[in-house]
Amino acid sequence: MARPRQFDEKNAVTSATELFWRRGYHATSVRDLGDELKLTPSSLYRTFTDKHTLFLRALDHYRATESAQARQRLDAADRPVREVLREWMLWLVTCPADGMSGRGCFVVNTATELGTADEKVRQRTEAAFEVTRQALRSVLAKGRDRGELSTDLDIDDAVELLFTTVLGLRVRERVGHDIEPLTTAIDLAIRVLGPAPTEPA
Amino acid sequence: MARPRQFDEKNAVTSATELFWRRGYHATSVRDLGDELKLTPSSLYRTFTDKHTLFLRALDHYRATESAQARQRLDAADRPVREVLREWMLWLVTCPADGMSGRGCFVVNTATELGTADEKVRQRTEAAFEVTRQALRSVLAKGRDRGELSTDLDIDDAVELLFTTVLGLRVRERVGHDIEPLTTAIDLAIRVLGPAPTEPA
DNA sequence: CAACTTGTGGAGCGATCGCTCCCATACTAG
DNA sequence: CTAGTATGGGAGCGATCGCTCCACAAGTTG
Repeated sequence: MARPRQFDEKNAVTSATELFWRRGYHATSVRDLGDELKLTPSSLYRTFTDKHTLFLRALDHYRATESAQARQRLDAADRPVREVLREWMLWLVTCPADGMSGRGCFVVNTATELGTADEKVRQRTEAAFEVTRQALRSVLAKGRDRGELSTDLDIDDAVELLFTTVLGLRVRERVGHDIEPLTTAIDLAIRVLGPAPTEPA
Repeated sequence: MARPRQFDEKNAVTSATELFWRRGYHATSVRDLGDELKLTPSSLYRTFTDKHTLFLRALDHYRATESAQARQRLDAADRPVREVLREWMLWLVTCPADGMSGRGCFVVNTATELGTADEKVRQRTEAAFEVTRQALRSVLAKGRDRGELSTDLDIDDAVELLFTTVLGLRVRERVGHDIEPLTTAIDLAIRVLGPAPTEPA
């Protein structure tokens, strides 16, 4: 009923996500958003309530697209754990750079900018982090079940290091560090998984 | 000559640093700074030129105090490398929490908030990062010279992982992660240094 | 002391902030 | 068609932004 929208809400959220991602929450003004999304203030506020709510929508959108894609890439691969992990981590610090380098991870940027002050934001960033840890956990478990990892390896411990490394990598991508040293860090991080057990068959 | 200042410039910079550290650049207003430093706008601008210049002063102050202290703690210790590294990394995610947890690292927060957009800021954050890498390098070199590390270990490679891990740890401290998982990550990161070479004497 | 120099306090500048309101517009329902 | 409803466009709200200006205060110098 009544007049239909002249804009696509999903496209708008996508644009908002890119803007917040690049500039952060405080440095992005409602007018910037209006220009980018091609929305007048009235439409923007009618649709998204306010800036903060739109930001939460952007965070959710990021998790549903970028984060979900990352999770998929990690889960789906049916190849040796070490290779999967290596390529996944390389992708994390490369793919965001489809001509779009230096953006880092929206979740990490948000988490450091807003800290723990904003509870709704905190819940979302923490949930995103937990998803990543869980994905790492299941990949390592798969590797162990396949006999690629020593049973001596404590998976939860390894997850903590890999996860922490990923956060560091995201920061380094954000500040424009070259891929080579990042690759070095990745290769070394994977080495903590220890050598592949020799087949006892 | 003429009327002397009623405030201490160093104290003012210290207060400004704490404010910028907690809230970030964009979320800290000049009025916030004025209230905290007990400076009227006129004194603030006469002394520090403008907000951006004061922010650079704050960054420099942080590097000269917090960062320098971190570097010292790493260099000074005359004990086994692994112990030194472990305690240093633990201190990094604990000490900032003298009742002041969740602040993370001012340099990391700044680097992710402002990215590479602000050249003067970028130079400073990058220089701070390089200092940390260099400190790690010299500690590892010392350990190798003492025979605590295998000569097979590529020190530059290890520096990349440890440095990346430190960035990740700083992010996790900022978002309020518990000390236990961080300790786990630290212990595992140190394990990439490999076992101590058995004395060939 | 007077003359000069520098710091302090505060009013207030223009610009921008997040946001609201109103009205013409453009659609659906009857 | 008319009546009803939600949108698009945009002026503009009060608040705050970074910052400036100026009269006055508090010192030093001769």
